[in-house]
Amino acid sequence: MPGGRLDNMSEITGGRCRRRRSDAERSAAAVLDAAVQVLGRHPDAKVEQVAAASGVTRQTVYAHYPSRPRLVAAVIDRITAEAVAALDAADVDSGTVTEALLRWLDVTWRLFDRYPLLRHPSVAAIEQEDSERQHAAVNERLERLIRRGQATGEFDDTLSPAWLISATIALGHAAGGEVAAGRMTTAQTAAALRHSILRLYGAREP
Amino acid sequence: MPGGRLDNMSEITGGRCRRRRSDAERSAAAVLDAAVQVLGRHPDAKVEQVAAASGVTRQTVYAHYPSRPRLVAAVIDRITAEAVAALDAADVDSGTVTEALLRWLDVTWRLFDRYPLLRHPSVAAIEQEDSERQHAAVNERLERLIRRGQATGEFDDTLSPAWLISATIALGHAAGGEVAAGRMTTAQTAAALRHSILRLYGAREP
DNA sequence: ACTGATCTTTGACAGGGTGTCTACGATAAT
DNA sequence: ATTATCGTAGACACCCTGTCAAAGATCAGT
Repeated sequence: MPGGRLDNMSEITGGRCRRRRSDAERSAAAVLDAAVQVLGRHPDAKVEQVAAASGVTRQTVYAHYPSRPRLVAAVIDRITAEAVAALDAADVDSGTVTEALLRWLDVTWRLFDRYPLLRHPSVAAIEQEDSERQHAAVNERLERLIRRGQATGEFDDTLSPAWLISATIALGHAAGGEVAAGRMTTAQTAAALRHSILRLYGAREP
Repeated sequence: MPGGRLDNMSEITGGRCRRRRSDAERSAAAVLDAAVQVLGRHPDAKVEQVAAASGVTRQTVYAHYPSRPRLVAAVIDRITAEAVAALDAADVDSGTVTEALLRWLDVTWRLFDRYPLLRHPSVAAIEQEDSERQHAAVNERLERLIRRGQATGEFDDTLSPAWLISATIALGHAAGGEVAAGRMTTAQTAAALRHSILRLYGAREP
């Protein structure tokens, strides 16, 4: 009986409940993996296609993820985790603030490129409202960066960090749109984005 | 027989065809008026609700606008016309470039406020791709502004006008999102937006 | 290995929205 | 007054989402 599984999870995993079956975990993982690929690249894909890609039935998908939006949320969470790992690997918290900012941009820009889902309207919407998510981990690093730069004096501190974060993401969306529409090359756009954001932050150096 | 109407339009309007009936025109206008109000404020409204608001049946709506997306497009076109009129009234082509830019921002910001549809994901998407529309009339005025400013030297000319337009719209969306999410007041956001865009354009004056 | 609970599959179903089609009555054009 | 056009009403197919129940397959515990 699909759906009743999550109830057990809320328990302390102890007590009289049998532990979760191994194939269930495998299925859930397979679904998520497939969803990352399918939905990540084709944000309008239907649940059926995700199921097919993961070698499972549609109902099984619903067994592990109660609704399509929550499946998308799970995908976003996973991509976010990937982003956090990449950001930590890129060492965004050290070096010149400007350099660190450019590294941050590089990492996130790559992800935007790999997962069109991130540029998708429906997700872009929940990204703004639902910013109290684990997703915030990526923004958090940017916020630290901005605060550090404003404290140092490398960045102007007239504009609030919160707004600068929103603005940064918005510019990223715009840049992705230009590339997707074929109006600019990836290189041009990346350069324009870097330049724009440095200006926006009031970075000291032409 | 609804639906066959548009076929006649493609004719040369001459020949043996009777001219369009007056109530048809009134219906189409009523539907569009209602759609501007309903869809403009509640972008997720269904065709049924638009029909109800215009005092017509759902099928009649489809008689004049073959699909929901094309109805939305018609709404956007009308709002755009409104915007163009407002921009012309605001005299965006004269005075200091910076002042003119601020007037442009003021006008468009007001429209963003009045019609949440403009901030809606689905529309924001087609706004980027389908920029070869009459919609371009608004951007055109901004482009003239930017070119003039860059020629004068009031604006930096490193970034291309096309990119600056996209960036401007993106920042507008971000600003609207902040207000909608209740994280900033309208006044704060408007100020931040003005400041951000002046910086982005490389305007000479703090 | 055996038992029993859990998981997957299969099939069917309801709900909501879009878009189409038909027949019929109402209305405007000539 | 005639006739083509238009609106209405009802029904319908389609697609996608989400749910439910029955039956079989699989894993966990003893």
